[in-house]
Amino acid sequence: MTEAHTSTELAIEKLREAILSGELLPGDRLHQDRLAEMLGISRTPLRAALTTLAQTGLVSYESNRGFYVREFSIAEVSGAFEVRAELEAMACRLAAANMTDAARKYLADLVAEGDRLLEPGALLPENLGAYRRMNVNFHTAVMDLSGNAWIRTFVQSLHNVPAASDRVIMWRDFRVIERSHDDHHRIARALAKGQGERAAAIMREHITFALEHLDLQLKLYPQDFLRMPSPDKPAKGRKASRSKRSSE
Amino acid sequence: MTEAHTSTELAIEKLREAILSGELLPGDRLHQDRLAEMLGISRTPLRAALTTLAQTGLVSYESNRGFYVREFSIAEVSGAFEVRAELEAMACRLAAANMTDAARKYLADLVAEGDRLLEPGALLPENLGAYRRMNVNFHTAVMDLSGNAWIRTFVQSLHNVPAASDRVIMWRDFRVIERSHDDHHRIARALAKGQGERAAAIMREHITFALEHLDLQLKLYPQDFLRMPSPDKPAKGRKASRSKRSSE
DNA sequence: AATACAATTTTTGGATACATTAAGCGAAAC
DNA sequence: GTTTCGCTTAATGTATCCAAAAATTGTATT
Repeated sequence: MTEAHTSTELAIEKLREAILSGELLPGDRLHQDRLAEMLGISRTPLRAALTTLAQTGLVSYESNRGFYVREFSIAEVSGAFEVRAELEAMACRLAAANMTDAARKYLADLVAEGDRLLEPGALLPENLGAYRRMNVNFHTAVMDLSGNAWIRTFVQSLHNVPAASDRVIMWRDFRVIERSHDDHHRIARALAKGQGERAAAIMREHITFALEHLDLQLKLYPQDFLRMPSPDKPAKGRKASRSKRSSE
Repeated sequence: MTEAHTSTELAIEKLREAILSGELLPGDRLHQDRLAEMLGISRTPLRAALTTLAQTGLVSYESNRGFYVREFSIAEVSGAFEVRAELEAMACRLAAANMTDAARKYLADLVAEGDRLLEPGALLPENLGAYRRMNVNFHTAVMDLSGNAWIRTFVQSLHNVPAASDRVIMWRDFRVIERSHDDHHRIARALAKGQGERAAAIMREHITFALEHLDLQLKLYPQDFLRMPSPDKPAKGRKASRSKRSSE
């Protein structure tokens, strides 16, 4: 699938991973010469990658001044959830009118997969990746079923907001996970029966609560969010991030 | 205002204009050497511009195959309106809670400006630009008042869908314009009074109707809108791309 | 001492030259 | 006659070099 083997695409992947995993911190200056050397490529593909990421929203750019890892305010993070809630609720409303037997089965299978992963009475570490994938697939499926490709496009780009990313499922409370998965059950059933508004309402709350919960977690365990652990690649030793200008 | 000093930004502007104005047709191959020469720049900034536009959604790209002017299906165009309706309705709901006296005055001024432009009993050609700007400013203002920056970001990118662009106000029927502007009146008043849901409902219909009307216009005067992709549609496979026009 | 200004250094933006990839074409094999 | 392989060619991807802009430093003037 991912036969992305142009230097530019490689750089995009590497940089995205570095940013979402917290290896590069918000506000960090992205020095072209140094970054290019680090990645072992020249500045041309690097600049192409940065340009792409800038449009994606992961990095910011000012002409003649360079690229920075984008910083997101609390308002932007919660705004991302707000919009996600609205768009995915919309997806539910539309999807309800497009349900086929195949669609019903696909959603049911995903939900059943979730049941299986939660059966132990806890979300075991070795199941976390699978659960996360299931979750992503479920939400993606609903959006695809909506028949409106823009929804998925925009929600996708909201996932580039670090704390709003799909990869963040740091639910410590199993009851929260159970409830969340129960939402999936209900959404799938509502859609199967063509109850679009009902599915939309559940979905909206499903995502709105995720923000509320993130907010709580942020207050309880702030340190966990400064650097997100990457599932496959642990963050490498970061070079000294020298002090930002604190004056002014 | 648009002091586009860097070549890349200039190229972005030029290309965007060329695409949205229909000078470049959907499906057209964007040949780097030729385009660079046409624009009087080298391939480096051109590629940067194309990369940006590709992320923006105006052009499509396949590695090692090049850039094309993106083609939008009817479904994507109407999907764009659907999402716009939802997002701008959402903006109304949020904005209603953020109204200040300054905001009320700003919206009122825009509406009054519209009144002035429509007073002649017709939208005179020399007023079309001003009316379009007023319209853009009104919608933008509501989105900004929502306090959620993502809304504006996404709606902005929906305006890159050629037929869904702000620039398309080809309303031939003055009554349609009057009604549309009356919607603006009501939205402004509703927001001023904090009636978020009401404003949202009007806004949703305001945009939904725009799609319906576009649809109608499309059937009546198809040639005015999309100078649709030429007879030979290069779907994947390389075809004789003899679509080059006049100047050589 | 502080500020304004000029020269130097650093960094980004752009042009050109080179490498790589893939589409187009033709000859040879079956 | 058809297919397959390899060569040709044209276009894309990358590296390097040069120019322009910004940041920085140092100096001189008030």
